[in-house]
Amino acid sequence: MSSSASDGSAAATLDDAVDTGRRLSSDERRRQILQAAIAVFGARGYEGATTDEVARAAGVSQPYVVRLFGSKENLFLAAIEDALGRMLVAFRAALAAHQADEEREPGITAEKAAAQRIGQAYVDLLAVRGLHQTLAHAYLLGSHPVIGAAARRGFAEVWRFFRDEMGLDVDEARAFMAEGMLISTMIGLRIVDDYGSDPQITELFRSCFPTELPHVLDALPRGTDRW
Amino acid sequence: MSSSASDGSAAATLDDAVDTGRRLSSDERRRQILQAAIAVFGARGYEGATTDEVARAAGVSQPYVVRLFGSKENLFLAAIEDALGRMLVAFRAALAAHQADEEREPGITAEKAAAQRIGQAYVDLLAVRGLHQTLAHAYLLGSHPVIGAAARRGFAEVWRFFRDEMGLDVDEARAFMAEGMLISTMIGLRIVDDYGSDPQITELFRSCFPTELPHVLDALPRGTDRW
DNA sequence: CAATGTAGTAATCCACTGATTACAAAGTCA
DNA sequence: TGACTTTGTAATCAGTGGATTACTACATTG
Repeated sequence: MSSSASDGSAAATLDDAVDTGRRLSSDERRRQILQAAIAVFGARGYEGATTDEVARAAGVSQPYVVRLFGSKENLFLAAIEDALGRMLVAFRAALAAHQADEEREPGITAEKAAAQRIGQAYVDLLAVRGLHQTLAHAYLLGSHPVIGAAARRGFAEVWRFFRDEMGLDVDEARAFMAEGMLISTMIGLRIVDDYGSDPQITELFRSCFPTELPHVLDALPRGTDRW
Repeated sequence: MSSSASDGSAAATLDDAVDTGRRLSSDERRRQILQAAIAVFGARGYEGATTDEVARAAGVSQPYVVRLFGSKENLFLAAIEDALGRMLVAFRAALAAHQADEEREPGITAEKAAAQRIGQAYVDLLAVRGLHQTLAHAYLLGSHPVIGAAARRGFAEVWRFFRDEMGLDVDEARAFMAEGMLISTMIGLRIVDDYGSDPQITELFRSCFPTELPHVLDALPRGTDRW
């Protein structure tokens, strides 16, 4: 019933505030708008999205969105920063959980197990609607003087995580990111819409999400849903 | 010196016509506009690109672009159709060349050799400016009622090529497409701009283009170039 | 309670962009 | 050569969207 899905921490009070019509602090509002922005930018892209759509999704007026972030460009920069931050936090948590797990099988499989945990975390991020697509859009704006530079920095940061923190070698890291890009693409394509109807698509989809399939099908809105 | 790179066949006469100011048939003009559209859509995305930019890149007036394609949406659909068609043509040619090559090493390496040829063809397509990025943009528009459906069809067609025509099994095909998506992403990010300056980026870049590196660096415009 | 700061909106502006219309010039062919 | 077709443009329109301005209402603090 609530207008927006909570995501832990102080979100409950935030939702309360939204529901009761209480005014929020600008920081609370900013966070709320960022969540809406990630959903809208993810579905429509940077140029395709309008600040008015974001405002409506966040339940505020369009001028307020612009005032809180200065400009649409700044809003997008904040959105990709937020999305990337969430992703790295999730990755680091998955990695830490793996390392803390002592009863894991030793040796060769340890690396596989870590990879599986991170992969799971990546798929779990589908709960943040539009996150993967927003990042994918950002990655396509390399020609943009401001956004392009930010996107490159973010992408390099992910690479650094796999290489330095996770300890993958170059080929492993590349294969890992490649799988991630494919998954992002299939999310952006909304291939899930054709799941079950086209056998080829079904096969491709199953191949990408071997274990998480039910979870993915559940997390992704399907059918005529606008997003 | 010529305003546009020729791509075989009747392109020479096309360039002549453009240079001498001769009027073109509507079909010639359409092909020329499509090439410009792929470059512009690739750099700016569907919403970010304007029909006026496409027109200027093609050397015609904006209304004429709209008239020849009916609408911007139709132009984009034609552009991704064209891009995908070129890609599949290149892939089939590479596959045929591989199959015709009788003095290839038999057995296990045959499949690797085919994969390498197709990969090379994929990288060679960088010569068609904006092709990879235009397709990548299309793949992110899954929510769009018309473009989304077309993009899904195109994506499924590529999958079908790998599975049926090239004969890859599911895991191989997935890994292949994943690498392709990663390459597209790095092209769209213009990561090449940071090549050499950031060691992390250089490493990532080298990993993606192990053999074709000089070729790639040559094919991609760098620095402050608008595209 | 007065005063000041903060959250938030309505109205509006202006630049941009896709599309349309009306027209001109070049080519084609009987 | 003259009618007709096709290529192509200039001018302009109407809708849209980001930003600005001016304003209101709520909250906080001395």
